[in-house]
Amino acid sequence: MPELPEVETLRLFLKPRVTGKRIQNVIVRLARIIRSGGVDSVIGSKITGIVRRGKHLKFETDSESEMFIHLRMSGTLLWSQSDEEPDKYVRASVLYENGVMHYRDIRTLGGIWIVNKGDFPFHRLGVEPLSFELTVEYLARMLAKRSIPIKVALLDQKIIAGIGNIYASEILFDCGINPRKPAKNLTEKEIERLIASTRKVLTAAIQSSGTTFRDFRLSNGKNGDFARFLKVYDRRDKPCVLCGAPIVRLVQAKRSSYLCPACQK
DNA sequence: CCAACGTCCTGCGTGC
DNA sequence: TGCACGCAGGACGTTG
Repeated sequence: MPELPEVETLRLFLKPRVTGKRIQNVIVRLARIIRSGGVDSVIGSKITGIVRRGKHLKFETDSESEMFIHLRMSGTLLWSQSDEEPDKYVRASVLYENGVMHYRDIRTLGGIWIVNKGDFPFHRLGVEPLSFELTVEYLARMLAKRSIPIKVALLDQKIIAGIGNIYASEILFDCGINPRKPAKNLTEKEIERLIASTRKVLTAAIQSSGTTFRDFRLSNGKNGDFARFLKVYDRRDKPCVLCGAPIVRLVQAKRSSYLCPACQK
């Protein structure tokens, strides 16, 4: 499930390849994957940059339109320089002068939005976790009066943009906070630790090219390397790397959470 | 304002 | 071996 580190990994791979290149054509293989706008308005335009915001990628162009991609659960972007017909899960293909970018999505929950410049509702998203906007003051204000568990709050993109289910568990393990703790009950010290762990875990994951788990795959067809550094996610009943106690799985907001009950209070 | 739940979607693991 | 079922969960809309 692509989260901030996976999306950033794709951006870093694609940016030098498509910047300055013209979109020659877009082949739409599953119509409903184009969630807004029409591909005609970007065909013929040149990519001027790729920006990531949370889990969104924005492909900026020299025309009046720009293209947003959100991978949701099972999407990825594959870079290809052959004419070979892609597999059946490729829902759209963007043809550049120097290669093809395939949007591949098994479960088709993700999509592509084509909008007029500036029209994408980014204002709904919370702060970038790796920016200076994420401060103790900001997070304390956003968590105040929130009775939801801190794990569920970390998944709320209106608070912090980019954290998904895997990294939420990893971050809380790293700072020793129990995922069940009501968000509003975190002390200032805990919020400080939470922010430090958020930066640490996400940065390390980016440096490992993200986590490959189930569907996710990198643009070059290889796997991200961070899966082997996961300390709690998908490790139910396995020993905690710190104390040896068995890792516990619980369900919060219909999603799996993992924790060490001895290390996370 | 906040919280909880249904919805979308397909592959895969589980149990019989 | 085959089949039915439920799970995986990100974001958004609806309901309370």
